[in-house]
Amino acid sequence: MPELPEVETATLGIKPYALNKKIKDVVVREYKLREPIPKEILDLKDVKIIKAFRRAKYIIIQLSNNKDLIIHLGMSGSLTVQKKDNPIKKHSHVDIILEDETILRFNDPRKFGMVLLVDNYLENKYIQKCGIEPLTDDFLKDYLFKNSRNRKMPIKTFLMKNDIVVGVGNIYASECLFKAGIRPDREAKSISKKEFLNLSKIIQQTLKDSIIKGGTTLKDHQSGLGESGNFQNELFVYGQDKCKVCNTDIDQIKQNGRTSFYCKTCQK
DNA sequence: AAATATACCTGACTGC
DNA sequence: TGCAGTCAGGTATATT
Repeated sequence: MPELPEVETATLGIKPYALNKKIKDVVVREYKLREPIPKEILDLKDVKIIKAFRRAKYIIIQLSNNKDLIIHLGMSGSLTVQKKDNPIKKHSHVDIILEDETILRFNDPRKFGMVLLVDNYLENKYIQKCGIEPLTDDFLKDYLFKNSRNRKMPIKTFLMKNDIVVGVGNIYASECLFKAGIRPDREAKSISKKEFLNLSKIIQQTLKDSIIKGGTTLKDHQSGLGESGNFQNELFVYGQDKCKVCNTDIDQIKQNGRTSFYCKTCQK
């Protein structure tokens, strides 16, 4: 479930197990992901993990040899902490085995994810085209408003453009537009400054809330009990039949190849 | 330049 | 039980 909050919790989840540990071995079972895994990843023996953080939906792991691992979970990927003898499931493509035998395991059935090893993540082409982080103070200003003038694109498509703002996926785009009372098919340029300021606040708050709920996922990951978070219980429109506020039937439309959910009563 | 279609890949689910 | 079709939390690239 790699939404921004899941990527964030996955990152926070591996940190206590990974930081300041040396890599003992790396096992790659499948190289063919969105981009091939570079074979240099096999040469990380005795390299120490210095830092781990999130940028957009990318997990950045900085290493003592001055290289950075860039991991993207795609649609179906996960990065979890595993104990030494935990059985290898299908699609566990990469194991990073640490000095104490803890394993950072990358699993991705659909293979839309990525594991890259680069000199500097900031110079990576994917990172460079990333827009603003929605959890920053700057995002709460008039950023969306400014960048949406003259845009005829539907607001929901606009919110999902990673070169504008990162981390807002298909679920959060629908959910936040519902909370903001804005229909997903409105032209971006039709949204007022006031509406955008409110929408930005809602996006930030919703992502933060979900990260907190993802904390439960974190614990589950560590204890091996499961992988799903709690945020699905908080969804207002995504995958819903009836509006939780007014009980109107939820409408579904396709935008840019993705399903959008909205309530025609609550959203204008 | 902006909007849309397509491609990547596997698995779960639906309806016949 | 099986088969075909559809859909899925992402995003780069090609096409209009």
